[in-house]
Amino acid sequence: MGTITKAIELLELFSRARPEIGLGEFVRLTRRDKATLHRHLTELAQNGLLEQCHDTRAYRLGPAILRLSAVREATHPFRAVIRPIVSQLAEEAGELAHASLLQGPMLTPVFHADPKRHGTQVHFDEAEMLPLHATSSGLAVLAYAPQSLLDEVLATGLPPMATGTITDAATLRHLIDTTRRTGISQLSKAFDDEVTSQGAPLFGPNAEVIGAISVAVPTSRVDADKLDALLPPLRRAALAATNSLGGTLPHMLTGLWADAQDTHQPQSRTA
Amino acid sequence: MGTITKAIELLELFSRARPEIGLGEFVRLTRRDKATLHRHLTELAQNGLLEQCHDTRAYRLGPAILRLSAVREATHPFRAVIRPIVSQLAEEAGELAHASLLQGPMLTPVFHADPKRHGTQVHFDEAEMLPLHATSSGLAVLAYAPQSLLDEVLATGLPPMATGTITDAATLRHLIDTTRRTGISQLSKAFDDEVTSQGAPLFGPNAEVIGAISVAVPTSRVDADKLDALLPPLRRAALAATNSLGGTLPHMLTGLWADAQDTHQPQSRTA
DNA sequence: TGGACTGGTTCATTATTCGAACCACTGGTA
DNA sequence: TACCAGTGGTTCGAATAATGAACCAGTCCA
Repeated sequence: MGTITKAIELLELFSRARPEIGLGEFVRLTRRDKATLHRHLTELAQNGLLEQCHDTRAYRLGPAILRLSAVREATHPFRAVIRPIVSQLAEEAGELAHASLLQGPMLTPVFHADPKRHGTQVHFDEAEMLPLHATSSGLAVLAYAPQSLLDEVLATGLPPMATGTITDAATLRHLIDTTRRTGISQLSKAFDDEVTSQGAPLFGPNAEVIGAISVAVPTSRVDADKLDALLPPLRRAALAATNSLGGTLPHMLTGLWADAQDTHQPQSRTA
Repeated sequence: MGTITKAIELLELFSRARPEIGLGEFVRLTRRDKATLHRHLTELAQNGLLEQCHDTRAYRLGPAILRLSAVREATHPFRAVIRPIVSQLAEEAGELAHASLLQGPMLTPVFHADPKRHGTQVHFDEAEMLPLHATSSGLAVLAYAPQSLLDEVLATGLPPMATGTITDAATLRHLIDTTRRTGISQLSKAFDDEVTSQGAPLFGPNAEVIGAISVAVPTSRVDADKLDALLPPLRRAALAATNSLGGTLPHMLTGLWADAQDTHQPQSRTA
């Protein structure tokens, strides 16, 4: 493993639950040598990717990250494009909706919207990566990704996250086939026992899958009619997002999603 | 220079004007070896800090950056805190206002607001770093930073950016002294020939300077009265930001800025 | 066919990273 | 007072990973 990867892994240790990490905690988390870690941490801090609290000496993510994300959004405004689409989807569905981007064998959440129309809500943490095998977004991505991605996911194992998590390859393949038939994935109790979700893939300029958009419903509030009702808005949102991002649908989907093209064109389509 | 720094420098090459960079262009920009660069780039891409356009093979900033900035904002919400304060300042001043964070010997812009009340506007690019010696924000920071920061800036030289840029150490020291007397810095034609700006420092929990907030006015529209009128809103905004961030003013400023404490308390003060 | 561009790869050399052991400081406690 | 258990940080010989000249392969154009 290269030094760069090691350094980036240090950054990935931060999360909402772990916003500051001291040298000792890094040692425990990574089982690497303290001296090496210290050198890496100071180098990251010198470059602004980390900053050090002067009294506790603990490290946290630094200001450089803000600027980099500003550059990325200024030049490739995924977040700005996806925001109105996800918001409208959440509004139409009356449930939490979110979009995420494929990053290696995981998904990076980018934006979520929650209409908060019900007492119970699905909790969504935009600061945590999502596994491909345990989320409807991930399933949607796997259904349209190269075979190599599925191989990679299977190679790293299918860790259980909730009572309904897919943990064997055969079931996962079967669900992927099902997803391909409709263009929409569905999972229940796979990531969280209280959540059922449906996902649709997003595509880039060469019809390659780049991420997914999905709706998450508390299991207690789910029935077949409700899930069916979510399909058209979800398809429309996914198509609008793909279009707005300059992407194109793969051939296998253009027919399946034909209904999303014309009727009830959402405002965000032209954004 | 360590490998980590080299890799991060590659990320810093991206800007609004240069959103995608190919291998050859990296070679030209950095004068490093192509093989080394290629290894660094692929390693960054594997970890999601970069992503590669599949047809042009050029690299751009990757989705991991979005997640990292989400974590940082979720746990240390500088941007969310500063946004209403800067917006209100811009509104009160009728001119462009912005906030930035100290990062090594430069400033990282974090947020800017432009009321667009006039035909002429100051252009502000949130995706470009700001030099300390050529901006009022930088001057405000230098006035309250440890001596070592000024030494570092002087050591790296004072490159001219516009006709009025401070290029000699004596003048810079003099301006820093002036800034310390009022708590507000002022510069004209230092970064851009068309811009005059005033800046105020922001402080962290131990009264250490962490960044600055400032107002930029087109030189054509500047006069002494206007500049004087901007002082109270600027002081109030800087104080409100420092407070909201959990920071404290250094002793030398508590007296100078006493007027900002009470009168005409801005709404964002309590945000 | 050759030249001038891309991006990407190889492998012997060399410089950088590594890590056990070390220091310095703080707070708690016999 | 001495000791221990924690912090964070530093040193230097040994081991490893980074380096870069030369190379390959593809594309475009004359």
